[in-house]
Amino acid sequence: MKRYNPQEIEAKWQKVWDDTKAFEVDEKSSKLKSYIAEMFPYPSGYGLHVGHVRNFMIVDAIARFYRQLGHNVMRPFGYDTFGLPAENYAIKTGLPPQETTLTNINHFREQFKRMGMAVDWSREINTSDPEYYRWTQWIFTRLYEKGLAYQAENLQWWCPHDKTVLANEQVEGGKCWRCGNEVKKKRMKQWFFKITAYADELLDEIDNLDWPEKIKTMQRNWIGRSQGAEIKFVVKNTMREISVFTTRPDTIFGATFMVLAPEHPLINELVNSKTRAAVNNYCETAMRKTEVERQENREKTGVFTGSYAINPATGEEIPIWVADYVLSTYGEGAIMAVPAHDERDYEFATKFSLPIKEVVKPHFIDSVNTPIDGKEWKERRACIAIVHDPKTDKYLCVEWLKQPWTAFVIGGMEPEDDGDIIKTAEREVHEETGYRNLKFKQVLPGEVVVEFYAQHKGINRRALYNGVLFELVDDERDELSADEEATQRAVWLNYDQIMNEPRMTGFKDQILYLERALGQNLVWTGEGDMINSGQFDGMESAEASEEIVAWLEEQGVGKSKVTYRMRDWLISRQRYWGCPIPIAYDAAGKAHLIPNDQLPVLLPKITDYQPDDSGRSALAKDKDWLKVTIDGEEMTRETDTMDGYACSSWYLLRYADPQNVEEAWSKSKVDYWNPVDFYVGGDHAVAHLLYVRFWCKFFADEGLLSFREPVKRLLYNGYINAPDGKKMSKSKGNVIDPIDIIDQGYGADALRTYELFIGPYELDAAWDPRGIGGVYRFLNRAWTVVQEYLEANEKGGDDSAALMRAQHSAVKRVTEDMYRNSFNTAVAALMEYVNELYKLKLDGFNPQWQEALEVLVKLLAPFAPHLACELFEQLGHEERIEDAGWPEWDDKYLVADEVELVVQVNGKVRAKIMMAADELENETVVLEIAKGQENVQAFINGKQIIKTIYVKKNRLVNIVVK
RNA sequence: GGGCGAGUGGCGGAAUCGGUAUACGCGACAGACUUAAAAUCUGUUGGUCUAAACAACCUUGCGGGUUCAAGUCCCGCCUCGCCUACCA
Repeated sequence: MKRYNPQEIEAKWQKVWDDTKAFEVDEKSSKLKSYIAEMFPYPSGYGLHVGHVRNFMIVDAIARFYRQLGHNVMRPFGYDTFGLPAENYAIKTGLPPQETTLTNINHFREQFKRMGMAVDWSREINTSDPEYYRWTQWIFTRLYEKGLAYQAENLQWWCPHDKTVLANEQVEGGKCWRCGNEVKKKRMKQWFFKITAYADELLDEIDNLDWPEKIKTMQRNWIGRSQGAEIKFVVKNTMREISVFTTRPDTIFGATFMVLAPEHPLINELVNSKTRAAVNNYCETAMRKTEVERQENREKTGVFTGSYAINPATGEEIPIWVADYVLSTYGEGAIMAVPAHDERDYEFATKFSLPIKEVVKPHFIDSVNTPIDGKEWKERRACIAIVHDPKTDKYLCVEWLKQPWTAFVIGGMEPEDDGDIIKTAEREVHEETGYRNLKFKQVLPGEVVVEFYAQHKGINRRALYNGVLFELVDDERDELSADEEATQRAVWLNYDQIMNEPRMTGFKDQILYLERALGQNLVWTGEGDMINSGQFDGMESAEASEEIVAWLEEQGVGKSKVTYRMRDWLISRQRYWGCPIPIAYDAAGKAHLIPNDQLPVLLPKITDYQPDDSGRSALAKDKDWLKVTIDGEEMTRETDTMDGYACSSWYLLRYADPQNVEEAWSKSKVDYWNPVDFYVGGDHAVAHLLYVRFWCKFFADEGLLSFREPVKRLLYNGYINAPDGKKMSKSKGNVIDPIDIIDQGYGADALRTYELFIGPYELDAAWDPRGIGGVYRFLNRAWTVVQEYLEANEKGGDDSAALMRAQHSAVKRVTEDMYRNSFNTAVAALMEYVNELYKLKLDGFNPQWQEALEVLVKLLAPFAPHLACELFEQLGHEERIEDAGWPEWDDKYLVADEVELVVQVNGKVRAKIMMAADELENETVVLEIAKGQENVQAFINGKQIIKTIYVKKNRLVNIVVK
């Protein structure tokens, strides 16, 4: 028998695919189109490792599956080649990145082909190819003409190691995403793309994306829209105004000081001779700090400027401070500080003894806590209050109903008492014993007096309501006596006992109120009723928010405003190896676009790639290149290059029309192929995936596209880590090379199948060097079962229902799993199918086995395409398996003659009975048989059968007895 | 601090609608073949109890709840992971 030899058959079929251009497609097809792509890789000099390649495997399995289903599948590939590693390599070796990049691409392509990828190689893209980047530059000019590419001087993230600025998205925890060194702020004139112009659409459209929730949340957080107000504060004795942004305009009456970020431009004008030195000193120190240093020390610091502002709501003078807890980059770089309702302001106010003024009083929460008595009580909104006895400094827990103002004593417990606080309440309420008789009378708005009913009369206690302690009315006794019905289980607890009582853990909000009332925690950041706020007193804070903004607007000192956390996209890079920005400056320093007929602006070949601190890229050293003539005027070129993310923001469109020299893409081709049906990757959750969406919307506005979202479905795959669970990396030396695995004899098919079998695609997994052996064994068994069939020379026996069932069940399972991207269970189903074929024992040549094996091979093709092609050919087909279709199943073959009935008594399995399938139809008979079982009898004998449940579809009987 | 996930055998994991928990694979153990090893094939493999089997009981992070029935639904908690972080 011929042995399974992956090396041999893989080389054979890879050559066939290459020679016949097996996966090249065009848009002249009546089939349904599917466009399936991975996030294209950066072709590093190290090549691929098994961690990288998983998303290629996923894409390939999906692409081959849809191809077999009869779709017109485009599965392109490309390389994201601009970027630092190639340039750093050039600095080190002097080899031009243009050359090393091509070497790397060739290496990648080689590796890629050895994995048997079903790629349309006519669509290969390389972003550093001038034929590609001329269009990146052309897009820049379109953005520039629409005012969406602009220059601004600002403080920017600067990586002192890589000598370039970075976008916010590229600063990770205060460090450069490439080299890991701490970044600094540097004031520079830089190019931006105005992504914020699309902030609302980018945010709102997230809801409609068929993307993983995780990514959608990250994008929402990144965009970070806050609805609030911009309010102007006049600086006392000047005409100056300071604008602040706040999401809580309702708290303006509580604004007792202002704080400016150290970078705030007005600071110089606010200081006086006494404060100038200290303020300057503080600002300089703050601005020298790196992001990491600022994060490390959260202790509030700050200095008083010497100036005062007028609170537009109260007319009061409030001091203006400078502190680094206010960020220059968010909102207006200045805040109105409301220490009573903002924890940071509170901290600051406490530290510097600034006034704290409460303006929002929390009202009773109506969140439902623990249900007291099942459903009935769930409907009623209740919560826990804690009654404080000032004389003994102890507390009583009270269950509190919102309407009417009654409450139940539910608590109070001895520390030793293991009766549950909730249980107690349940029992008492349930039994209607009548001591739910704490009664609360509302005497003033928001205030309540608590009266005890008969049993409780005469107790002087105070109740906590609306976060305030109230006296109970009577004052006769200090202690509750044990024989008093209502309180026989109630014991006064002191504060610490309550806080440490594990059964109080559900009452977080109540504890918060308690803390507040006791002065332990004075900051209330939630909603509530307005106090100390003039005409707004008594209003709900949410309502007051709108009213106050309207009121401020009338006086021209405020307006409602939306602020985003997302900033514009900084795209200048002071590096050589990137797409040149198509701009030149005239003698006056004014920027001009390089005209379209002078594109592309080619990257010149240079010899000294070393960047420096000048803030200009190494391109500045090429004096000839710098000179350019536009409309007869001599100008100097921009030396910055574009962020690599610019190049990758439109490649998904270029794949549809990669050879076009007339335009970036032809609209008709893109309209045919795009948007992408499946986009697969495990990185770039915000940056790339946000930029792609941004540009798509811009192109749509320009009439270049007829859709506004570029990616229909995103699969975000997990990583494959090293066997020790750590990320694979060259520096850690734990890299596993896929080509090594292939060459060890396992072959590409085993590698592919294993990477999909290892676990759900969206979760991380650790590479198990033994795991691939199991998959290889499985493929080997598939091979063997076909060989045995081919070598059988006798005519076989009758049709076997078991074989039909195995076949149709495998088709159903694999197909359904493929549709829901559950690749690991699809492989498991295939393994079971092969195991069954083994067990069924081939009895010779017959058409049924032929079909069963052809089905196996077709199902196998997305995972192990070489093996599938080879076996398909061996089974006598000249037709290529990609075009041989996807098998279908018929449910009628899935029904077995004999089925297993499960009999439960009180939900526990007591017997399993084999019975004829048609017997299931008659419920009476089924129940009869079920009850007749010996082991079932043992559990129902002498007991009363309350009811029986028969679930036919699950072949299950449950007998309930008492 | 905030947000989002996850928690099931020795391990990776399965259970799609609430209906037989532990599919499939790895590992381990036993056997066949072999001079031997590898490869291959055939069994066994959650725990307690047991010499073994049957039966019983326990078991999906913990505590409650709903249900005839809960890994799955509800409430509360714990742990781990990822993201984010002085965003006003």
